[in-house]
Amino acid sequence: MKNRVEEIRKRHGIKQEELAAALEVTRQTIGSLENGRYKPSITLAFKLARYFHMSIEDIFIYEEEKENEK
Amino acid sequence: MKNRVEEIRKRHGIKQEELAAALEVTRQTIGSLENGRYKPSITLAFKLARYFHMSIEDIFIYEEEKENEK
DNA sequence: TTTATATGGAAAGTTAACTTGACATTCTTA
DNA sequence: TAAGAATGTCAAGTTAACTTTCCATATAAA
Repeated sequence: MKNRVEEIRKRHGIKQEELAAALEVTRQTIGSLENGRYKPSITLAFKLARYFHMSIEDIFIYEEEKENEK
Repeated sequence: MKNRVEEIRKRHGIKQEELAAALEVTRQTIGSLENGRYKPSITLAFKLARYFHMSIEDIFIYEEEKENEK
């Protein structure tokens, strides 16, 4: 599961902290997402999609994952 | 978070067990999703979307949730 | 340089998505 | 009506998404 959050956020000219506040999550959650430390919950994916006016599929790229998906 | 999994699955004429096997989850996971006992992980949402050839947004309906979202 | 701002990331705790296993209920169909 | 098939649902356990707290690094500005 890759994502384009960092790229899209920067294109919108906002900080991790601002995005986090807008979505009601912590800055660490945004940072961890951008750096691929974990996948978003579906709720966070929907919040990001709504915030950026994009579809979940345009922000997150699902690739056949290996032995460690859920 | 509402979803149309049961309706879509029935339209495809398959059992919970068959859908579960195709997505590599348990029958209980599908049943619990259909009956609203919990939200899907983003991976399961992507698997369902891919399986049914639909977008996540067409299967799951995100509504401003209350005090218990994440 | 110093200072402030933005980001990276680790550790420990909580919670909910999922599994396994088991039994109950509903629906067919023989 | 009895039996099998599909579904409902619970309890207990695992795991990873997220929080909180904290410190480190990079950059820019003063």
